[in-house]
Amino acid sequence: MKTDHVDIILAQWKTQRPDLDCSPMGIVGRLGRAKQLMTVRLDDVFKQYDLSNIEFDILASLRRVGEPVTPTELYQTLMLSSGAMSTRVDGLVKRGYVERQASETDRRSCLVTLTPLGVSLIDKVVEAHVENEREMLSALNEDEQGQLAALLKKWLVANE
Amino acid sequence: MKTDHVDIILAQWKTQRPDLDCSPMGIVGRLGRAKQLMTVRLDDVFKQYDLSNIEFDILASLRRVGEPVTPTELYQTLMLSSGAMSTRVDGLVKRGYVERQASETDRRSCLVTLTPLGVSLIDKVVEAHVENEREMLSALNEDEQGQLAALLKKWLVANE
DNA sequence: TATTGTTATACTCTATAACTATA
DNA sequence: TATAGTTATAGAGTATAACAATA
Repeated sequence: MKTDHVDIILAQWKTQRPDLDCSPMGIVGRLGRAKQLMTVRLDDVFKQYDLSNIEFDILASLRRVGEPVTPTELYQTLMLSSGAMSTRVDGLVKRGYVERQASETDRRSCLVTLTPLGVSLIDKVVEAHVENEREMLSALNEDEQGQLAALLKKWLVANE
Repeated sequence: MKTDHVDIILAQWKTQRPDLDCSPMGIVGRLGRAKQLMTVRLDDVFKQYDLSNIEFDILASLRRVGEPVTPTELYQTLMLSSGAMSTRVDGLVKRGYVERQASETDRRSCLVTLTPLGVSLIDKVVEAHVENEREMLSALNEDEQGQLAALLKKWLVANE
């Protein structure tokens, strides 16, 4: 079996700290490195549509939920501060992808809604995004992809 | 089997875009989410020693390589700009963890070396770090951890 | 009094490029 | 001319907290 970058790191630790069992790095390190490499390639698609990762997440959240969402719900779901979310939404409003609708029941609140332009954009981007992910995973066959998803899910169920 | 957050996202897409096969999200999404949650917990340990993630990476690189390293090697390995690396090294020098030694063969260059204080710090931090990772993974048994490492490695060998 | 969302402020981190010294 | 490393600048992104309006 070929070696990857984490193999080298583990071997280096073995020479300098043979007393230390670094096997957890074999998982956490690889997970971090895989994520890092995937992020670069995911960003390629987002950039083609002039979106940041977070802007994509906001538009995708609105699209898949299928109905308007309050800023509070958005920033809690996406683990961002309220101030940061305001700024992000501003940018999307400026480009015509979302609008703020006044809430009818709570006059402090508003609902962020996708415009028709926003819907058509995110529909295109999501398709390109999923296709990008599919190609990205092609080094693993269907069985392996299923195993990987199952293992990650088991960890998430216990930790999220 | 219980559901995780990504299950919900996949179900939402199914209702809004039933034409779209989002199964790649089941892997890429979970990988990103697992990494995000792990990062938070890894940072807990780094913060206890007043280190950022990158500062830890610099000190750990120096320690496991076992010999001084040039700034150029460091910023290329850690995928940072040269300017950013200078700033980071400055911070570590200021705290007495590393020193810059003039190169004997190339007077433009220098070698970043761990001080005794730096060695004793990173030795402590790495131990806490690995232990942290070990606890973090305890939801998976030994077999499952091995499978996960092998799947990620297979992907990395093909993609890094 | 508490909450919703925005705004203003300041901070961290970064890349870029200009720059010095040396190869 | 090219390279190693530092420094200065500017930009992106963020959290925090003050704020106004409403519950």
